[in-house]
Amino acid sequence: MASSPQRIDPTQLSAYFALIEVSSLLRHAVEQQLRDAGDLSYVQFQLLARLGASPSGSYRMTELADGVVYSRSGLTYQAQTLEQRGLVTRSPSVDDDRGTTVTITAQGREVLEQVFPGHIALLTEMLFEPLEPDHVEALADVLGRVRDHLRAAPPRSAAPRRRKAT
Amino acid sequence: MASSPQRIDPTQLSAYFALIEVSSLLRHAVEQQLRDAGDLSYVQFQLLARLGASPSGSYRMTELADGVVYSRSGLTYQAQTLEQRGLVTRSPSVDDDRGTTVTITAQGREVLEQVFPGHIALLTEMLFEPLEPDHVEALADVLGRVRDHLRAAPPRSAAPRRRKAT
DNA sequence: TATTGTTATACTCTATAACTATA
DNA sequence: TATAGTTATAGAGTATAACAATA
Repeated sequence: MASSPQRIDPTQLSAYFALIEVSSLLRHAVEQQLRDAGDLSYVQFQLLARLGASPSGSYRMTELADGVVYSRSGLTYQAQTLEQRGLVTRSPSVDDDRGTTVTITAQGREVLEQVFPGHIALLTEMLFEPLEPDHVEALADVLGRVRDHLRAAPPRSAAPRRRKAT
Repeated sequence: MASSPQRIDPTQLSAYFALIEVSSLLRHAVEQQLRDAGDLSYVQFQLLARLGASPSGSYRMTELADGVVYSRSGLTYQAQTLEQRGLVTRSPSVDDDRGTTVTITAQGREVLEQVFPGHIALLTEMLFEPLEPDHVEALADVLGRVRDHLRAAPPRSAAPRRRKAT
């Protein structure tokens, strides 16, 4: 594959390094905040937040997994955990008896609200404080491009979950 | 704690979301590539890469941990793993008998070289392909600011567990 | 047959606390 | 006393494969 040695220039390198360092530090701090404020892992928070943002408060397992890049069993594990804590319910889907519909509970929304302010505060403090409005805009623009690119063209390494080899 | 409800605007929100999504996808893909190409976790790669970039090929445990945000025991664990694979050696530090000096081996450098091309290729493909030079520059600039900010002012949540003010 | 989701299981990684030994 | 690092250990998370039920 890598027969022609590709190269990246110094600017690219520093962009990459900064991206890694910033996202790592941010992620770490956010995980701690979520843990402290609501005993949630980052993934659990993402799942809850998605459900909370849904008009119906529900998603099917598969939909819920989308974008959170998961093995199905991993999602089942988290859904179980959240259900045991009473933050979501799971019930058979109406339209497809194979499916499971996950719904956020009132208690789930409570936890979400309990966690949000600190989350926002942390982002403000860590990510946005040193940035001017046009920096933020540039960041959203550039990373938005990358995100769209990644969504459109998943790299070869990201297997599309379907596997029928022997 | 958060008595005054902070808010973030839509641009900030989309910057944050894009950052999370991009870094997650990138990280995931990179981890897979490193695993496939050299049976390395991302953390192990970072440690090796650091050692490889050091003039002496060595660091003390504590120095090595810096920035990779670790518990000391976690670093010990990884260092052990790498040592067992013959990618690094550990020996008592010369200047301080309490210390341990970690040094990358020839075999460690081999693995690094074995992994680099694919790593670069993946970055090029996933991160840089959709970006113009000034996008990259903007990214490096903005994230560089954030990184400097984070380095300068660790958030309250980041307990200064192992370092005191230097 | 393909798809949805669960279960069983094994493994990696991380964190806390207790411990050893040097400074 | 404080610091460097290791060890013991426990827990969370993830992935793979086998499986059951439904489409």
